[in-house]
Amino acid sequence: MSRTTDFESKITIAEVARAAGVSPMTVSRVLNGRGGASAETSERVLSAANQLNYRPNPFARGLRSDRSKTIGFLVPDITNPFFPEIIRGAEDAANAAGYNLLLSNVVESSKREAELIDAFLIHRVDGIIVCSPRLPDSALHKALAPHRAAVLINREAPKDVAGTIMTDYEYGASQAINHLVERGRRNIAIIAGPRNSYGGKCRLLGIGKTLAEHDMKAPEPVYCDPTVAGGRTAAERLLAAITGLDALVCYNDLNAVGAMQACRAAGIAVPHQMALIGFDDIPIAELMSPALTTLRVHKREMGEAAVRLLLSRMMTKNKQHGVVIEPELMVRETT
Amino acid sequence: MSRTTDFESKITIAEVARAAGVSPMTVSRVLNGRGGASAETSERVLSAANQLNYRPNPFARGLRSDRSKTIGFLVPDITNPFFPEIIRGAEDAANAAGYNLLLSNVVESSKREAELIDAFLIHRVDGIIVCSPRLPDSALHKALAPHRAAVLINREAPKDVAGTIMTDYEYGASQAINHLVERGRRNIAIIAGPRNSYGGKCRLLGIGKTLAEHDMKAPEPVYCDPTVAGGRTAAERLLAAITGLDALVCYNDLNAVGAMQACRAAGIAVPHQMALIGFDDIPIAELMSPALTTLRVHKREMGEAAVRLLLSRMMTKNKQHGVVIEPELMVRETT
DNA sequence: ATGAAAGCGCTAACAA
DNA sequence: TTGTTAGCGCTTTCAT
Repeated sequence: MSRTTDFESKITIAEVARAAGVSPMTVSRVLNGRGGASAETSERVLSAANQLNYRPNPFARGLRSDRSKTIGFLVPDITNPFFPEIIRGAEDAANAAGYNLLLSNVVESSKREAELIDAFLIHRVDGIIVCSPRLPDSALHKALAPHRAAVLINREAPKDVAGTIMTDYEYGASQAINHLVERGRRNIAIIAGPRNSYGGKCRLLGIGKTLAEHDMKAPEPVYCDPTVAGGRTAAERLLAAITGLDALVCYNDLNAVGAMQACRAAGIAVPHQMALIGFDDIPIAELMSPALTTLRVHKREMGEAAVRLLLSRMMTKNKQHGVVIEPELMVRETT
Repeated sequence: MSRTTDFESKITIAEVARAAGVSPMTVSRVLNGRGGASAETSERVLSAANQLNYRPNPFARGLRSDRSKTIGFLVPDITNPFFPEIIRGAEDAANAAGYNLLLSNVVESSKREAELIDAFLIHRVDGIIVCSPRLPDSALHKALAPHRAAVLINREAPKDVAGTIMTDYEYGASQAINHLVERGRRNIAIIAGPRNSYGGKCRLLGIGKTLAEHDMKAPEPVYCDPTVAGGRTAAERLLAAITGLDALVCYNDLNAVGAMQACRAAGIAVPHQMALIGFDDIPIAELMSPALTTLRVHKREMGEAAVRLLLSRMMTKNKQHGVVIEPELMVRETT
């Protein structure tokens, strides 16, 4: 193995300078494209740097610039198939701009969410993106404040606290209801996901309004975890409590999968006796059978948009606020 | 908002020292628990640091220690549900040890894989974990060499190049075959996944041996992408080419889902006319219907083990090599 | 038990 | 066009 690829050989700018027969400053200038170096010198420097396999030390650079070229990315749970696509989009956009993603999962509690946002500070991330935060407003704003820049995905915030990438849940929910009513469903119940979800509240708002437009009203929403198990339990409860139900609007696709299991267990045919509609369009929605009708959220695009917005907020004083992305109704077999 | 939580107030060790009425050196000693400071002094320092909300600057620290407290984690594609669980396990173990994960997806080509391993160098990660690498041995070893420590998941490597966390694919494949034969399947075909997958070769080995033990032989394996679409195409080809097929062993669950789609489209009943067996036990395996028989890989544990092994290799000269984890046959409805 | 000096690698500011 | 100086925040080394 060649010496130059060995880890031990930590080449510094001084050694490149010596090899090229110039001062460290000249090397720095050439390598950073600052100009002000003769073509001939530049070439010597470049080839020396190349030969020695020089890599600028990010600590030294960071110490001067206080920039880590790193973005903190916080998701509730990467195991939920909704998030990987967002991360992929974010990563692509970040890499394209020379940034890397530092990833954390919240998992347990909203208290942990605050801790993790705080922990990013220690790593001196240049900015953070938080996906579907559960923290109450005041705590969230306080946690965000020390960061140089922040973007929230699927949660509103004042313009000076964070940029926002929003799915238009209210519109999506309204589409869902209209679709079900068109299909002749009259007795619609709501599996509402976590009680403290901002997106959940938006959905409920859209559902309420649209139902009212059709002179219908919904029974009390049933709250639950945004998981398969949560959806199953919620559906079981609804099935037991309400007779004549013919449609279930679910907080997300995972909940819808759970609801489907509950229907199957109860001998209720989908979509014949019960229509099911989800939210997100995670991969399983298309693969299950019957395939799930759902509101597709453009996850990849949201991740990309989040990074772009963050970078723009990092660079300039005058802060762009946000982007709203419309969900798209994917009619499949459960309705 | 209190001044001390403001980003602009970058508290340095010098300011803590001033507040506590001691020298910066004493602060450093106290904060790092190096001892050699009177209890009374320690207390003054601690409370000053606390009051000012002091955070050590990781760049300055890194510049001296050349440690970033960061682990590079490379996966082929986070969108593949096999990987998020591994990442979760790794993250838990890393956080517990005060490390964070820098995440990258390879996606395109194995050339890109080398680039990304290299890119981690720029961020001065303390070590890297690479999941299911596709690079050929020599290129992989060369890319790994400059790193201080490396662990491979599901790929062998010499002890001094990288630690390894292996799934015993050969054993798993052998279990799959035995299970199918027990169930009376005689005409078994193989959907083999990507041609250059190390784990794929192991599976083929186990399949070949076990089939031989039963005096059976398999038709040529069909290679394909490790995706739903890949599995569907491969299954279509097999269904068209071979008559009397009664079982399909798939490289992974995604392939098995594709195979299931192909069977359904061809009007072949699973498991009645065709048994299906997958590998990995991703969430959809249990949720689909009929639920997929598969070999569960203990993903969370693998992620944790990878980080622990990496940390141990970072700390000590004498390098631990690896861990082998047995897959577990989950018999469900497709066999 | 505490402090002063030096230096990690890089670059902004100034000088030649 | 090129080089010199100084300093980012911290910790190691060597005093006191």
